[in-house]
Amino acid sequence: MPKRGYHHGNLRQALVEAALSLIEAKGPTGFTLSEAAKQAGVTPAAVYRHFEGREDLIAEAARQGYEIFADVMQYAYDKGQPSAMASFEATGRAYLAFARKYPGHYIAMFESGISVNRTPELAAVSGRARNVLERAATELSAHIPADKRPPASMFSAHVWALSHGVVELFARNSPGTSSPFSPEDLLESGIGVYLRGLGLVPPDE
Amino acid sequence: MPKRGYHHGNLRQALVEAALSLIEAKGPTGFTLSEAAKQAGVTPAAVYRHFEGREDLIAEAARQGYEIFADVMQYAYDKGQPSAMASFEATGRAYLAFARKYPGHYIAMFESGISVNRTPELAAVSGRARNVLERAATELSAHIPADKRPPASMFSAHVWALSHGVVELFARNSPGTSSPFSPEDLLESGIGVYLRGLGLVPPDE
DNA sequence: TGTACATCAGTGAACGCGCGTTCACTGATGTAC
DNA sequence: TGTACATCAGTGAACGCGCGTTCACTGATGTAC
Repeated sequence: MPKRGYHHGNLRQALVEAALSLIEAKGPTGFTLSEAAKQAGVTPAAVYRHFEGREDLIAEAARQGYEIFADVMQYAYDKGQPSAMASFEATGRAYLAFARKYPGHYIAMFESGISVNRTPELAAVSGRARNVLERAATELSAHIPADKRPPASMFSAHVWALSHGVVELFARNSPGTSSPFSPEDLLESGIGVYLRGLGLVPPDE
Repeated sequence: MPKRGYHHGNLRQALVEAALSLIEAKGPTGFTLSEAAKQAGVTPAAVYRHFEGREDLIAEAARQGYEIFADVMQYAYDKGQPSAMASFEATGRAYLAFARKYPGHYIAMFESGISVNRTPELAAVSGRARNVLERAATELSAHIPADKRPPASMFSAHVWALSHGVVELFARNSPGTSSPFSPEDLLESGIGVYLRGLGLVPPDE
């Protein structure tokens, strides 16, 4: 998409994409408004036609990330239905798949320091993503005898934490943290053991 | 400890501590050499008597963190002995306790972007910490029938990922990520379910 | 105990840099007639 | 189809700022005799 003439045509989105690739390459710290503008073939001042400033641009990148994230989670959930277990496992896998496929978005969402409560819109879409996982956990918890059932929000938190930890420690070219296992295997096996611990998978499968 | 006269007395360590408190307060991004110097009551230039530069100062903060971390993990491990299970659980708890007690160190170690391979010394001490967890996992794995035993390095990775995820998502004043459960409860219960899944805890305990 | 001197740990001024942001402007586009 | 004009999306120069880093310096400390 060559920039033609004075007007860019789709600068707003081009800036978001430049921001994403910079964030992916250099971390949220390394991202600068000026560089994003440059990468989009435009003067830094032009950014202010479309965003309030640096933070606002990052927030928009994060928002788009949450949007994709929620869709991906929802899709995984639907695909697993009507099995609660299949839906649950699929959403876990989807979490990692998202982090790997959209690293720039992931960083903007979880590591850039922008708050999800920055705008109502951002809060809404992040809530939508979280709800998918919680719904899957709730349905799954119905299969556990009520007396030994942990709250659904608790094991949704467990899976979320495990997924996030795997992403941060093993799916990023982390500082010296290598492992003989792929992040996918780690998460898959980790969730497997966990579900067995909940009594949802026969112990000798 | 009032600064007296021209000479500071213990500037090197004072700078490390200033760096830690700044990193804790503002994230690794927010940390600046100049501010650390100011907080230690000294000119920015004075820093260069003790460190090669900004990065070097952060690295030293991280190094001290790893040192404490390794000690804490080792202590927890020892306290759990001779029970492999007790040692394993204790190291998991120690991980979270460390993250909460030394947030500045934790951030310098895991979120500042400095590589553990920056210096041999840093690599060594981080390896020491990791080894404690792996040893605990290895011993524990001896209690699992060999045919259904996952590699020890795998479940040490699981616990590490879970711990890290809990810290990042729930133990920090994270962006909108609140939970009705304390990080301690989340980690404790998560590890509990996990160990049950490994067949190391009776299913109806 | 007193003096001379080397060493050390700080100062403070200066640097070049890239940043985010502002401003008055101008070139391109689209619409009315 | 052609012209006038409003609107819009960009430019480019400028700003103030704080940063990390360097340098020649100086005040304090410690040691030798």
